[in-house]
Amino acid sequence: MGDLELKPAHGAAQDAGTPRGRRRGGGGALRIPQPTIERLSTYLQCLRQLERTGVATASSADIAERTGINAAQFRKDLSYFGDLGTPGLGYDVPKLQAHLSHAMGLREPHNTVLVGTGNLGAALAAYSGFRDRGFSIVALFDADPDKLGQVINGLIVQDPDLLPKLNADLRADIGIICVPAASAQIVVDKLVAAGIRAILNFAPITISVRTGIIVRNVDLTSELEVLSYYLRAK
Amino acid sequence: MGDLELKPAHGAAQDAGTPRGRRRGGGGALRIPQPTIERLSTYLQCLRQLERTGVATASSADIAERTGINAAQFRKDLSYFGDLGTPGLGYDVPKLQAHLSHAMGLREPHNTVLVGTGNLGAALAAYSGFRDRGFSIVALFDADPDKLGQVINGLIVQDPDLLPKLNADLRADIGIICVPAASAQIVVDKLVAAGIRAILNFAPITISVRTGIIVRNVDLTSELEVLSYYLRAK
DNA sequence: GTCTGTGAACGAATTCACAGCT
DNA sequence: AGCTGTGAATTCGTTCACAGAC
Repeated sequence: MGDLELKPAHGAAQDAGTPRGRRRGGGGALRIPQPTIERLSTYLQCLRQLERTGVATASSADIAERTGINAAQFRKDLSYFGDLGTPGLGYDVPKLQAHLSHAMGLREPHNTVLVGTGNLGAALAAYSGFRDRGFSIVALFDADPDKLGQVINGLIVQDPDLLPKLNADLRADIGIICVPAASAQIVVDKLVAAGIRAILNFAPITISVRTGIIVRNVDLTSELEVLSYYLRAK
Repeated sequence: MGDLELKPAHGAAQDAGTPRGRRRGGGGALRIPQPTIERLSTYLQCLRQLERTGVATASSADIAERTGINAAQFRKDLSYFGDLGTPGLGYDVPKLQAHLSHAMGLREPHNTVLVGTGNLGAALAAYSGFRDRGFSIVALFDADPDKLGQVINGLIVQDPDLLPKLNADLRADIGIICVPAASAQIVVDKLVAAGIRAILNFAPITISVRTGIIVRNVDLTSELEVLSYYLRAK
């Protein structure tokens, strides 16, 4: 009671507690369903590829064929963002790509910090795909004294206790957690104290954050367990 | 036309085309919603931890508090599997854990093969969490001649063309794809040809599989993009 | 009194189907 | 004719609320 309202964050992305969500800020743009946001990223992936191939125009049916997402679904998803297509013709690929990128906040790059430089953490730190899409990892942290000072992909592994101090300069808004389950909550608290507002959590445990902090969980073993379910009984 | 019915697999897990899904096989056990299956894995995570801590019994409210999932949701999810709790008391933790493990097909271990031993692939190959939970990676593949013969975590990196031959012995049913987007579909086809029935795809592209093959996509950049969306406008 | 299991109510998301623009 | 944008219909999932078990 009265200790600042912590909440276990379940589900893909959870802003731990927007009341029951009607509109945003002062404006009035209506709330967009989370499944739509997730598909947007898929559309972008597809559009970037079409752009690379030099395709100028695509219909909702074209996109549907390439992504496996229903064409009506695609059009409905886009309708949240205004009239982006041309009846009889389809969508201008580069224009749509730019528009969606903007809508997703991908116009300017995001700085991220990563905590936990074990196998997975080190691999992500070295993964170029993040930077290519505008997510730069700008600092690495690990509580293990053996790892401190180690250099991975040009970044020095530092003490997580330095997070608040260092992030005052770095201004990262996303934190990636790759520590064991047992230390995940401690790390979460340090990230939040450092001003991090969004967390990508790879630790296989439910973490708690205060209202306004966004959490997304990726549990790799869980993914395999779901596959196992669909494999069973045969 | 007529080339054996390929389908882009969108969404978390997709058995590419069960008609419109009423019941399964001959039995009659009713279809369980995919969100339920995904939460089951979360419950298991929680139950294993409770078990380690020596907690013998937990109510749906206890689980709700720990996982952030609504208590009624938990009870409804479990109700698909029969009466597992005791009114007035709650759930027997070890018993429920065992029952859910069984229901998810986690009773005996699964063999998996991993294709693509770049940063991410190598990290997953070395990750002990998979084996601990019954998913053993039993073979590694990479088309890059420089990587062939390399040893990672005790396994030799082999040519993906050997997949069908080798998997005749290995009998893996799950394949993990960690190759670049450009080669993902080729790898998918080789995995399926080798008898793999479920795929965990880390390549940021939509892959196509024939009916009956289960695909789950994990797109790490997409996860960051979704966070970006919720960070924008502030 | 406590807590489960579940029908019923509700709410959310997908898909249909068509009016209207090019 | 071709394709978008969208209200209406449908399907699906969640939450409520309570009867019944302990």
